Amino acid sequence: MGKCEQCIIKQFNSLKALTTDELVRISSCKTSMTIKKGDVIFEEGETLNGVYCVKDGICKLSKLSANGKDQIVKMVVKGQLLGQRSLISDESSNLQAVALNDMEVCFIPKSEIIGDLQKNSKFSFEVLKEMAHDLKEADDVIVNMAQKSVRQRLAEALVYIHDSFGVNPDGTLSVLLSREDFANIVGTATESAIRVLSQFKKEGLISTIGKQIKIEDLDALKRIE
Amino acid sequence: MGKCEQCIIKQFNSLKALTTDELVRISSCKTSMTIKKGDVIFEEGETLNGVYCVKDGICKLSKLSANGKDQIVKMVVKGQLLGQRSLISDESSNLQAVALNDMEVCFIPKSEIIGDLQKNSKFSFEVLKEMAHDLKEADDVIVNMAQKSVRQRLAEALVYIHDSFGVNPDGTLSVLLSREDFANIVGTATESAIRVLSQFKKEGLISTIGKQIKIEDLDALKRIE
DNA sequence: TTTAAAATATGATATTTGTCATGTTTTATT
DNA sequence: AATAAAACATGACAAATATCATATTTTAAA
Repeated sequence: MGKCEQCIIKQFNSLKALTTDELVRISSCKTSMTIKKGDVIFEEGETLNGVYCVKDGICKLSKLSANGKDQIVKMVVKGQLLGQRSLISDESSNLQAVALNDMEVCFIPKSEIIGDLQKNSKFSFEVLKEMAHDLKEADDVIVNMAQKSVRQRLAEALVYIHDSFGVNPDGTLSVLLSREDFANIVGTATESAIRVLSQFKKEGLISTIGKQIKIEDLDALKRIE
Repeated sequence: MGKCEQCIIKQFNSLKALTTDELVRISSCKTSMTIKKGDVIFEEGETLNGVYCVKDGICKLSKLSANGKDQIVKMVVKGQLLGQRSLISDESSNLQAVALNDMEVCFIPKSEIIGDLQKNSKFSFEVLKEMAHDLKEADDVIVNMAQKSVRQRLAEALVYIHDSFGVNPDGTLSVLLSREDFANIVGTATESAIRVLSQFKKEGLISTIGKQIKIEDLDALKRIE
């Protein structure tokens, strides 16, 4: 099993603020695990007793709405921490986490890391920074949801996924999402998402290989207003 | 000028975690100020160099969208801190703050309080808790925006304002908002907000005295799905 | 108080988006 | 390879919401 103090992944999240001693201690009680595509990592309403450090793969965080749709609120990728909020509050999770592809994660028990949050102010400040960033991003999403059309939101989602998660060697988006996932990110009906994507294809903004999507004209997508 | 260490307001926000010594120091460098209804406290894009502790009144935090509408993302009332994020990140504010009625606030310079955030872990943990709460609330707003109708969202907004900010002696909502404000909270056209409010009135869910709104059937509003 | 401006209200209509139906393609399984 | 299941696609129509026009009422200012 890998050692946290030597793990490169931590450079990308707030764990980088921990001392070597703290990392050694955490390393000894963490659990490495593999999660298969489609598996539920935790459910809405579940009490988390720790955080997941994502070593590989990507997952979606979503919330079930009254009408039965699953709104995707955020995506967590390689390098990031999943379930950070559980460290701070004892409330249960308001979101469900599902793996979008096969994942490698390390689970760190809350009991083991909560003390560091109290003692190591550099660490808690890093966590604060990430929360502040998430909050800013959430504000932007709210405004987009409220004020932009499905077409605009979908264009932005494509640009976001492209810029944040990158592309495969053949140029297709490295995060493979179903049309339903796109609909759930954008907050629209699956059929509407499909329709808009078809439209983008007709206009030459994207091309598709099966369900893989390749962005052909990033600037035009960014310009959609 | 009042002294922070004796001020009751701090009990309602993370400043309560500061020691008496810290409060005395902050007290000596804070600026008390009055803000008139409609005044801009800070602009979108402005760099904040401190936090405001709201002693009285209420303000709205909004973000201008591309189509010229001002989406209200959050409201900050008496007891809460305004501009907490400026303590954590050096980025400029992504939101504009405008007073909804006359306000009493104390401005605490970032330079004075940032050290406490590093040293006093109890304080930083309190800030973390508030951020975590805000983030959870933001997630809920995203889902509502994406999945609920204007009618549902407006009903929820009324309930939220009622429950969170209370009512006047005559039973009207203590926070006085224009129809345009309601539209900007809910993310709809002003005319649509007006129409739905008129409908609520017809159905006996609310009554109005001028622009004052009184909730007549809270349970029915909560039941709107 | 009178007047002007802003906010509220409502109708008519256009646009956007959702829903239902149905067909096609892709993917997974035997 | 054959089959079933899931995902994708598209048309037709309905519902929700936005926009434009225009009153009416309320508020602010002269």
